[in-house]
Amino acid sequence: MANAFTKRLSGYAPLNDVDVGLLADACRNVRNVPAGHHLIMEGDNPDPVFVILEGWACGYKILPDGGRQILAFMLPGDFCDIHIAVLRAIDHNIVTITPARVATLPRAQMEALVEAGPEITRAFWWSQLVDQSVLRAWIVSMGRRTAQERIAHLMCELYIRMRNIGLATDAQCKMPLTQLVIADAVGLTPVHVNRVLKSLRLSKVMDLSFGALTIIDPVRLAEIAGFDGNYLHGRLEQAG
Amino acid sequence: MANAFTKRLSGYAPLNDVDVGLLADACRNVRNVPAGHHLIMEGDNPDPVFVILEGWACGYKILPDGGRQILAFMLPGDFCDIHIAVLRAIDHNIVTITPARVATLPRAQMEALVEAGPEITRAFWWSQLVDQSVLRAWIVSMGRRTAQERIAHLMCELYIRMRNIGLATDAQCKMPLTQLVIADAVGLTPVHVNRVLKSLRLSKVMDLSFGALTIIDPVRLAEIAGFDGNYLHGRLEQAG
DNA sequence: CGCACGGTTGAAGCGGCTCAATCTGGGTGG
DNA sequence: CCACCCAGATTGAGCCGCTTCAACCGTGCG
Repeated sequence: MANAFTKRLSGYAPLNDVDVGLLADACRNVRNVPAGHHLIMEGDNPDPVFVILEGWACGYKILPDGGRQILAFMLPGDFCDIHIAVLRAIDHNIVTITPARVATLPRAQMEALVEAGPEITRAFWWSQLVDQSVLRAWIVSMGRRTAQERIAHLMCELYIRMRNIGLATDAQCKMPLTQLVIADAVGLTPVHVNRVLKSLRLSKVMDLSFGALTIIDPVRLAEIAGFDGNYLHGRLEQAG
Repeated sequence: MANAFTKRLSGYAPLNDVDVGLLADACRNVRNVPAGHHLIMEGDNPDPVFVILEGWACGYKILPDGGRQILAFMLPGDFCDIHIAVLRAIDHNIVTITPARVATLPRAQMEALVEAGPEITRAFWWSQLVDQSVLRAWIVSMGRRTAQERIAHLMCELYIRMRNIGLATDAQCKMPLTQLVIADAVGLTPVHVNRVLKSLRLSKVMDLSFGALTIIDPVRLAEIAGFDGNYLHGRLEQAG
């Protein structure tokens, strides 16, 4: 009965079996989509809310000059866009990064869930707030951290999030991001991302290659990143 | 009965007189605080939620190296920290920028409000989502915009927000920010903020001085900033 | 085979930073 | 009333991190 979605939400509020059942049932409507498939485009008429069950996605915005800024990565269990269930406007795009299984919950069903139980509402609310903490952490990174620190911080965030949903081993996890995608996320050039990744590899801190992240020296990585995982409810040293 | 708080929330959901009464009543407990007063410090034991009734505040985070990154500006009617009403942890500081009148709502009262009416809950939720849109816009700025574009965008945002709460005239509003504060918000050096402000002044786009913003050429300003006010529910051209 | 995409590397340029000095206005003590 | 001080604004000179431009490589795939 449990899927990535109910698992993640269970971490946010004490859901009983009925709640979990309702949530799992809401995810009944599943679609398989390939990598690079747009779930939401700016200007679309928003209706259903998407939940990632398997795979990765990201939200991004295109600037007038053609540049792209990634705003968030969505991992299994994540809502793509609760906000459009309330706000009507869509102000950014969402695209899959890998092939993915996504559940579509019609707006009506979302409202039914909210009515159904206070714990579910609380879990939604909480999930939203964690997302917001992530956004804040990104702002700190982009505003005040060097290229190396930014990338290290992003890797810490993603590793911990993967670990929190049981998709990371001791010091490794999948990380299906091209250097271009990373560049668009941290506000750098792909070229420079390449150089930074190389330097982190050579200094035996971490290694990102072949679609996987290996953390070689977690302590040093966290130091470089200035990473404090409290906002994600997880620390780097507690790995495993 | 209406104050900045109820006014802002009324824009987000159709509140009836009872709702407005409840909200106004919740703001009964008011404190006057001087500029530079910390409402919340990292590590505090969170209890009450703060609402700004008059004046400006900002949330920020201090980095290991002593640098400061401002995460949000709070204007009259804004919640400082709904998130801590749900999450227990405090991961950043909140300080007043000007002398301010702030209402303190004990956590219990917040919960009572949420129970009291679906429209109030909806307004809170909505308010939260608008805040989130602002965070996303900041990320775009810090990641992909030049110094001039960033500052122009911040000024657009703050002007529209001021206008939305009736605190801006045709092309002017109070803007009680030192260049240091702006620098900490947009991720630049105070020195460089100074140069950019000068260039914007000389090119007759906008003028920020003596604690006030004057928009001289709104169209050009919006162009430079790449500003699309939809996320704030207001455009620059509709001023007045 | 050839193409496309992602990764890698080098060289040169520039936007924003650092360091440092000067200026201004408002507040304060004598 | 004046001397002083201090925070914020302003300006200049030199430097550096990151960008830009441009190549080249490896690999998967039609």
